[in-house]
Amino acid sequence: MNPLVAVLRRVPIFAELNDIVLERLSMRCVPRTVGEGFALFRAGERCSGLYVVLEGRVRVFRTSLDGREQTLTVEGPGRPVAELPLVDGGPYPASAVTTAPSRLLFLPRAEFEHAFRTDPDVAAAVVRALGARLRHFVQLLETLAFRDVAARLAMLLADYADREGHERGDAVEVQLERTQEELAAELGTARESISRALKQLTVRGLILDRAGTRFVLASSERLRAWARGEGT
Amino acid sequence: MNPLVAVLRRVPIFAELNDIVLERLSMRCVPRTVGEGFALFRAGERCSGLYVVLEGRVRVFRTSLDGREQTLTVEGPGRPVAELPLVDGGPYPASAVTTAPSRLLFLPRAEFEHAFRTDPDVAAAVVRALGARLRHFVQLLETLAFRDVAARLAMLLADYADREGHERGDAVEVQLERTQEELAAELGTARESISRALKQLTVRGLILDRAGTRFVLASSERLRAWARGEGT
DNA sequence: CCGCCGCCGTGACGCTTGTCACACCTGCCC
DNA sequence: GGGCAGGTGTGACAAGCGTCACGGCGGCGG
Repeated sequence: MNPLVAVLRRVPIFAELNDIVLERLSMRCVPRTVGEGFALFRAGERCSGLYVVLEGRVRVFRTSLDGREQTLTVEGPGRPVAELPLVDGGPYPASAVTTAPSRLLFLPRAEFEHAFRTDPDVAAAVVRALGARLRHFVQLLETLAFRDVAARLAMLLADYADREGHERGDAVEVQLERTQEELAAELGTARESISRALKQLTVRGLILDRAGTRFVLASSERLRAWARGEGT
Repeated sequence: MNPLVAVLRRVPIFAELNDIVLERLSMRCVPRTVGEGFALFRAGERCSGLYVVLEGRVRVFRTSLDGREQTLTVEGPGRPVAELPLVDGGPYPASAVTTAPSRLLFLPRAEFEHAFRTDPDVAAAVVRALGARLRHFVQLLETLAFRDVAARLAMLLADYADREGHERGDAVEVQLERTQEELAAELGTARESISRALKQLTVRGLILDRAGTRFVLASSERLRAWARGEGT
């Protein structure tokens, strides 16, 4: 059996497919290892297939004319990237760049469409993925519209703590391997604002300690509660 | 034949269904006539079915704790409202209120799911609708992140001109039946900012004339170009 | 005719944030 | 040791915008 089958099965969007379909898909997949800063695609390009992140990290973002960026989502292992243009045939609505050395799987468009049309499980999985993305965007919209930079940063840290943090009593330790510059890009703000927001969170007791890229955070619940309450 | 069948057929999401399915759906639909300001649902509630706007207007929005609002979308005749919670079973991510006297169709959830599972055309239509909504949200995110109020207003007016405007030479006349207060809610800003932005657009020659709720606008292309260029 | 009310215009003010400028620190390479 | 670069802290400033306050205007009911 193709070793990629086992890999594919751990990708949520393909998890429930049967072996025959998976075997066929895996034979058409193109694995790809790329460094940091590799551009998968740019907004406006025609979409040629689906990417799945096996390892590493991909940032999906929009760019304004004057060069500012707004991150839409950051995808990690097991997550598909840009399934939207696949289902509606339009161009990529955003750009995607790796922010860490990554292993990717590329599934050509025709192959994806075949699976989508013939297997109702694939269709259902795609609908679920689109639904999850929509909810994420609603969340993001609310955040952009209502919260200041410090609150947005708190939410980002909370997410990070949940995904990659290690418990330390009632605190959480995280290796946040990003510069303030990258955090700023992720929140659609400026590097200096991140620096000030970090100080604010430290004063508020939500960041307990910080040394280089290692953070000791209050619990993600406290971070999120503060971000929602916006000021206590 | 149920007269609702003809109505349903003009709704994009149901357009391609065959008569038998439509007939069945139409028998389960509950038509509903409501006034302005009627709340279809609130964010967080469990979803009991799909609304389709036949006539009037529905505003879908998020509310922050301190009472500010951010509109996600405004739906008019033929458009479904909140298909997202139907497909993933979660609660409504936002609230919806009519902003004009409206006729609605309500399709109970069980009925929708039956159609979704049995008819691949319905599934495809739902995927298309979700995809369109995602693109709309990406657009909205970019607008919120990058553009100031005047530019956002110009885009809103451009949309409006395209949908309901009447050509007047190379200008467009629109009956914009909304108060500045409503425009502000729609853009997630304050009433006063709308007033100032309208003046700015008038000075810039993008609003040629304005009397009460009647607007004479430059072409929607010019409006959009200015909004993108952000300043010329 | 008068007062009320909903809507609009506008000035003043403060807060948040992007931008610029600059100092500091650390690791690294010559 | 002495630059040098990349990452970081911080002050000053201006722009955008939310908020408050107030005045004007038009319709409508007494």
